[in-house]
Amino acid sequence: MASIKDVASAAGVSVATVSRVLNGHPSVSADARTRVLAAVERLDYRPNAVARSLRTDRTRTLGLVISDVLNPYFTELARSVEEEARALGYSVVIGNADERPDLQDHHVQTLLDRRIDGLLVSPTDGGSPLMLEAARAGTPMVFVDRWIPGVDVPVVRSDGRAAVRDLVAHLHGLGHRRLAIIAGPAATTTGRERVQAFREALAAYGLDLPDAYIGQGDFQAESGRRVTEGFLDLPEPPEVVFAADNLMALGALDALRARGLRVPEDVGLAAFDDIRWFVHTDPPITAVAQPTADLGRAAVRALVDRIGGRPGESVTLPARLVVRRSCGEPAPERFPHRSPAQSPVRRSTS
Amino acid sequence: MASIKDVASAAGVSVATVSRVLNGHPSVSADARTRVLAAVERLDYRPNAVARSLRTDRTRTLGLVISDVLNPYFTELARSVEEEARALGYSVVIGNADERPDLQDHHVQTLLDRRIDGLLVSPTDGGSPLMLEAARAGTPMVFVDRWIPGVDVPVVRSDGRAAVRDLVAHLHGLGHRRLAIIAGPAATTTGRERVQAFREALAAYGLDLPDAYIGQGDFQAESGRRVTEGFLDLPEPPEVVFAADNLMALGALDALRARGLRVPEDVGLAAFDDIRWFVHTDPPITAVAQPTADLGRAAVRALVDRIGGRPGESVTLPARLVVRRSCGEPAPERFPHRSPAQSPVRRSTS
DNA sequence: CTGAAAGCGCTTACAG
DNA sequence: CTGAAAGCGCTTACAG
Repeated sequence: MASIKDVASAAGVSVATVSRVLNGHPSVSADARTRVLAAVERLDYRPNAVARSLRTDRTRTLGLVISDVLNPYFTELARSVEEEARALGYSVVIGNADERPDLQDHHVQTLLDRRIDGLLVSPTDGGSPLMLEAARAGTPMVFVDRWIPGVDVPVVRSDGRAAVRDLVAHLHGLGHRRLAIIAGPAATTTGRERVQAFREALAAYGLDLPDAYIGQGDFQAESGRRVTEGFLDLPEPPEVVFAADNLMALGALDALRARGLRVPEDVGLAAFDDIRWFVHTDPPITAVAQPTADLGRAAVRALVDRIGGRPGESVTLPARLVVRRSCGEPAPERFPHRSPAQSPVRRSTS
Repeated sequence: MASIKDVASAAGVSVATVSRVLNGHPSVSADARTRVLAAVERLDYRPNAVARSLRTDRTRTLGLVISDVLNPYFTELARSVEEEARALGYSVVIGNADERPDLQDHHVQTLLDRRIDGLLVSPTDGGSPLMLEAARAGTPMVFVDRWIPGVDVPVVRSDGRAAVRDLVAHLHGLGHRRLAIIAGPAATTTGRERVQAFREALAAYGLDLPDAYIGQGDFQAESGRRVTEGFLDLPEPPEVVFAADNLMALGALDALRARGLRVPEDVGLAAFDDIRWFVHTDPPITAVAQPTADLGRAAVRALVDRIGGRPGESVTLPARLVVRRSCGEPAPERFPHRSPAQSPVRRSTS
């Protein structure tokens, strides 16, 4: 692979001049510039980013450590992060913690070793010594979605309290009184906050959230299944189960289906985090939707600000309730625009 | 941040000795080793991976360029790739091409500039000059899922022909004769192969695949919606639509729902690629499942072989048909294990 | 077993 | 405008 030396000798200039034209430095003669560019072209030269990073102490790379790539919420977050970062001239390397603090630390360490310019993290836990130390040492950092209290780092997240209040109002209006929640890990802010928002909303209706109606999940599907089974085994099972993320809702659905129960006739279900498939599940699932892509973009902007020495703005965006059919909502008219007779396709008997 | 020099002076040895203990080089005295390790500990020293890479010409990083992170199939692939790579001592950095050749090239270029040790790619197209040149230049490379014919690179993929044959047999057995496909881009191998497999399977039953029943999609949801609408507008719409990936199946579902049609009563639907939500859609979707995680692992092993100068094995794993309810399959008994009277939860009227 | 030195491929003051 | 030189933080023959 051609190096800057090869280009220099091919163009008959010094490596300094090559470097200057490559970096758009103004003081280069037009003649030198053309010769260098021609040599670059001819040799198919590409600057070695590793060498450049060593010299400039900047990698133009952002690290993103998320709790679980398989969670569509985080996938979408990652996508918007990469998009915004690219627009600002950065690459992003993703570390998937799989909700495991040890894996999270592994990725943070690897990223730090590779000298990424800044770190975006959605912590799986309350903060390992490594992460705390990185923040203290001044690594440009911002938390997305989840955060660690007491650490002086901008936080970009969504506030689901109003949406959860709307959800509870909605459920109450439907006549439901026994409402349970599948919680996320207490070590995460979102794990705690969603329970608390739920509890406060219930209180506003004079409803209690007994311990038996708080199932401890870990944001993964299997825990949703397990917790739901526990609820169903209760002498007085809940009328509606609220899963604190979409994967636990999936697990809940698995459990319900395994027992041959119907949603919402036997048990209602709602989820935090909305995903495209919720429109087509049986039944369509009522959910709290976060402005995921906006969060990703805002997080990158905050991080790039920090990298540039600016303060970096914390952002909180509201989530909103999306009402569908999984909580016993009245059925919509099936054919709002045309009568069945006009149905465009008839099934032929072939 | 402490450098190797700091450690050396703190330990009273040369940087060479520090480097040796850090790299497990045998000829270091026990005494020097302990002093170095103590200094490393005390200074919280971590070797700069950028400098190390420049010197050793290895980054211990693999690039993975996938066509679409939002596609759960690729998300799962990416996860298994990262897992296997980590087990072998590599990091992976993911580039999401979003099914766009230009973005794909952007990522390949960035990855190459960063001197990744090897490249895993699922090409969005027939091969850009950049990718072809990289392969020719000897960059360790392997194709996963999709590949570029005529390029001498190992291919790790799954063969869906038998499963598609099973699918067609299944549909035929159910009495369906007018079968249509939402195809992927003709520039991709999977885009072409799935159509061809479908056509061959139909031929085995004396069935034709007319052009009107081949809709050109791009593996993204929106195209599935558009193509499905086209099918429905046909004088003789198909009885079953087979979507060549799960996102186009999602789009098809959107289109069907928007017209108020029922699946499978009005139109049947099947998909290539199985995802967890298909169990819970309305109706559960009959799909062709790939051994996704196995593919990811095999691809990493092949790539690491290439990096190590070994040949790197091409692998083809069979896909399999998962029959559910979206094609007019007879309904299963609802409560196979218990009678409705024993149903564990009754809905209280509160 | 150990250290001085070269060198990986760049960028950037410095001098001219 | 241009080049020689230093230096980023490592690793690794080479000599002892």
